[in-house]
Amino acid sequence: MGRGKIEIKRIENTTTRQVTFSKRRGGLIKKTKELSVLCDAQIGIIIFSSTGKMWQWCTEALRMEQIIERYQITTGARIAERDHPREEFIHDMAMLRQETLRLELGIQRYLGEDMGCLQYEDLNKLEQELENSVAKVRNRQNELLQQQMENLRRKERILEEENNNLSTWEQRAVLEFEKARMEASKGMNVMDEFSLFEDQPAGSILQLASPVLPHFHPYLQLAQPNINPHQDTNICFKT
Amino acid sequence: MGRGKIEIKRIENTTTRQVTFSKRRGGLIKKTKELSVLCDAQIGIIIFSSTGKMWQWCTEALRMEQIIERYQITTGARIAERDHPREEFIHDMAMLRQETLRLELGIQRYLGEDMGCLQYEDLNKLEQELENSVAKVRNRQNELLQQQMENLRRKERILEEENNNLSTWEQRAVLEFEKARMEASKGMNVMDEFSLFEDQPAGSILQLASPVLPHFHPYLQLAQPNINPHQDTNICFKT
DNA sequence: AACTATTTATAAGA
DNA sequence: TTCTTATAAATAGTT
Repeated sequence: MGRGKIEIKRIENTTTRQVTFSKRRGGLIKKTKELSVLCDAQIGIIIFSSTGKMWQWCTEALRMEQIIERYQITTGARIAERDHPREEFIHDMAMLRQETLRLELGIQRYLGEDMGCLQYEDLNKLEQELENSVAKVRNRQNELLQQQMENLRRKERILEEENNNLSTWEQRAVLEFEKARMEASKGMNVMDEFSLFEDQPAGSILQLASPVLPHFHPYLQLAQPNINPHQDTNICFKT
Repeated sequence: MGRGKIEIKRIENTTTRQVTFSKRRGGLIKKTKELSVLCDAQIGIIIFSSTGKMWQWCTEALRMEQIIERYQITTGARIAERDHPREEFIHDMAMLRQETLRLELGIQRYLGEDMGCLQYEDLNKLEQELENSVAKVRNRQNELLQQQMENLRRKERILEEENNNLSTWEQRAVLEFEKARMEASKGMNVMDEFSLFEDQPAGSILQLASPVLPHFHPYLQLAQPNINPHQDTNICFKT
């Protein structure tokens, strides 16, 4: 249809081919629309030019995906999945299920269930394995107990040291206090006692001198910053 | 294009609509082919009639699936999967993997491995479980042993019975033999001895009279067809 | 892109 | 459905 009849074969002239593509593509899509409207048909058309550009059209109110889906349902065809083919999925799934079953049976065995199919020799082997495990668990229990004892000993030693330090300081404080009292008894003002503990606040001194000093006294934190030097290691006390 | 111009809107007359659908469908596919050939384009077209019938055409040497695949790649669209959506697959997979991991850890536990993260109480519980399992396994072992002993006792009893029967027969045979000898000593021909054991072959009689008769004698099979009456029950001897 | 001579598609009728 | 045919529509080649 045109100035001359043309043979239906690839147009060799690139320009002519491109022009014809443009014209006929428009005509084709127009005719597609017309058929869809006139006859109430659902149509999808996808066109790739030789340069890879895509055009598409499909019946209004429908997405191309729906047309394709319907096509799949009708033909039973399956569109290849790009990133992870369905078959691979199914295979992996089956393997995993098998593995899960195997593991479940293994656990059953270690729980002493479902032994009906085991021979006497199998039972002996299983018993051996279980005894082995029990031994390992007991070893670990011992390890833990030893560790705890070690920790307790450490703690004890630290507390002892703290006590010693504290005693020294206490003795020193008492000595200073006695000395101050002696000075005071020589006729000095009572308020001058405090000058002996230069940068310490008054209340602290009174507490320090009190007869019922607890071991974890606030001052300890000044004298011994690290109460528990192991708190950042992998040895930990059970809580 | 035709005898008269028509408006592009749904044709209400059913017959006319069907005829038009048939004609234009042919024309559309013809034009699709032409465009594909003339301009070296890849085209796929899918047509569903209002009655649900499907027609399709796509560029030679290509399957519709390839066109659709290319469409998906170009648009990034994903065609809904009918029977088992991809997301569900991925979810199931993750669940299975988790389960597998859980089971593997469980087995490790029962093998006394990787106990680093267990508390002392956990270890006690684990020990208890393992002891339990060992007990069950030992129970089963005992069961098997008892069954075996039971089987052996049964066998023994059967053999005893067989022996008794055999002895009775043996005694009878010996008696007959003595009787025959007595008759013979009264002056009868030696060959006539055999007439006493009417249908028995000669060799057998000599064997029967021999002093080192084995327990499993061929005659047993005649007298006692069932050596082991339990061979078809579910109690079986270990092999 | 527009023009237009021609081919092609097809509406209506058979 | 298919054939026919008058006519609408599409388009090849030209400008």
